[in-house]
Amino acid sequence: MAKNNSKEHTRERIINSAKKLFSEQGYQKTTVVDISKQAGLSEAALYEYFQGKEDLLLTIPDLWVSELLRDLDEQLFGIQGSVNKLRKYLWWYMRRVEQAPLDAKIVYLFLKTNANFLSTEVYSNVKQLYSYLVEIFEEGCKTGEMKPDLNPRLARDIFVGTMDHIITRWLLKDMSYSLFDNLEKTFKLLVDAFKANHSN
Amino acid sequence: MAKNNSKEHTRERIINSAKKLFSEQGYQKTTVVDISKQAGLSEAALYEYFQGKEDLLLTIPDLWVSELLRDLDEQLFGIQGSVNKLRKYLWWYMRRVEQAPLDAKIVYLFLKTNANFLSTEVYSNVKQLYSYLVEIFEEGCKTGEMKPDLNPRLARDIFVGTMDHIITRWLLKDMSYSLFDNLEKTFKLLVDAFKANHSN
DNA sequence: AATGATTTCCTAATGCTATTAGGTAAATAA
DNA sequence: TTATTTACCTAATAGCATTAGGAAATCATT
Repeated sequence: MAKNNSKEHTRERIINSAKKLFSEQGYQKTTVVDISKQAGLSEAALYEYFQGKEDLLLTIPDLWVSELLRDLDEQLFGIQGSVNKLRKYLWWYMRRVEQAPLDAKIVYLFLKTNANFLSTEVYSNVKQLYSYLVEIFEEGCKTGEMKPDLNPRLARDIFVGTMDHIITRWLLKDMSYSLFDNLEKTFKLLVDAFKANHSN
Repeated sequence: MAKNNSKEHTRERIINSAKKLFSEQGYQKTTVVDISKQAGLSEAALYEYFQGKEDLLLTIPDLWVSELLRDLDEQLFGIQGSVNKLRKYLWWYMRRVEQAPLDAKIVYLFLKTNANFLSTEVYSNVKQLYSYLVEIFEEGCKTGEMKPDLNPRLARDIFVGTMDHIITRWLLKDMSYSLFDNLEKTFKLLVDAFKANHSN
């Protein structure tokens, strides 16, 4: 058996097993035995690493979302103009979802139903992820690229709602097509809702 | 004990108990004993009326959504113009959610996580509910009220996504404010995405 | 290298919960 | 009255999350 990183390694093995099983069979139908078998452990050993099944469910997206949050700054760095930032945000987020569909499935399908969701670290990170959008819209108002009276929070609701809807359907349909189908067209429609109307 | 309607009455009592408990405590944390106690029955008796806990979960929104579908025709009857229809659709739906928050909570928070959701009656009814929107957008294109090249399905995604997002947040926040706050403003933004641009 | 402490893991309970078996007593039908 | 069905009950059964208690490996210190 490995020495130093053994503990970290086992923890990761458990997380990956749980991620796989949760997203394949759902949270309820996955048993702790399933997870520990998949990870090559006994059930009891798993409890050395996690408080229980629910803790495991909450830990998985926590890692993913906080990684997203760290990355976002980098991605938007140096992009000029609020519409360009908005486009980059959308494409970046969709790409990340496409790259980590198991994490996304857990966040989108299983987490919201959890009674403790609102008091989760994940929730506050997701909120932060979305608050970037509010900033982008505020900037757009100021620079005149977007409607001067645009309410940034309502704009965010529309943007996030549309993204979430597209992603949720994709996940429910077992990721059987590309998330990027029609994305450009949808983005253009959305921008029409936000952009300054130069005709009036 | 009552005679004729006794069976129907008991069934309703079970449904109402389950609805209340599911939406208060969540699906997982509600036990069959809880439900049957609340309904004034033994656990075993409940199984005379429903195949089990999951069947109960699926039955509740089935009733609600099929009622919605029946009502929708009536509500849109006689309304002139696609934007007016769209407005009526939004206000009608929000009102129905406000009036039946327990049903809405089950549909929005607990149903999607269920592995069988896609093969449910509810799912096909929800799809029908949304397909009305596609028709409205198609009409809008034809009459020139909306962009002639508007893709009705993408427009629907934006519209439904925004509605769902607003509703989901409202449910998660325990319905502590009005669903109609800022609804008019949001609607106006959305319409800007769909409407024909008379300046170009 | 030996001893003691700690880590990592195991087998075997425990207790909760969904579901079923099997039966009773009232209601209904003949 | 007697047979049948209905509506319900108590008491299993079985599956699963979690815990108890302990063994073996690893590490720290002398």
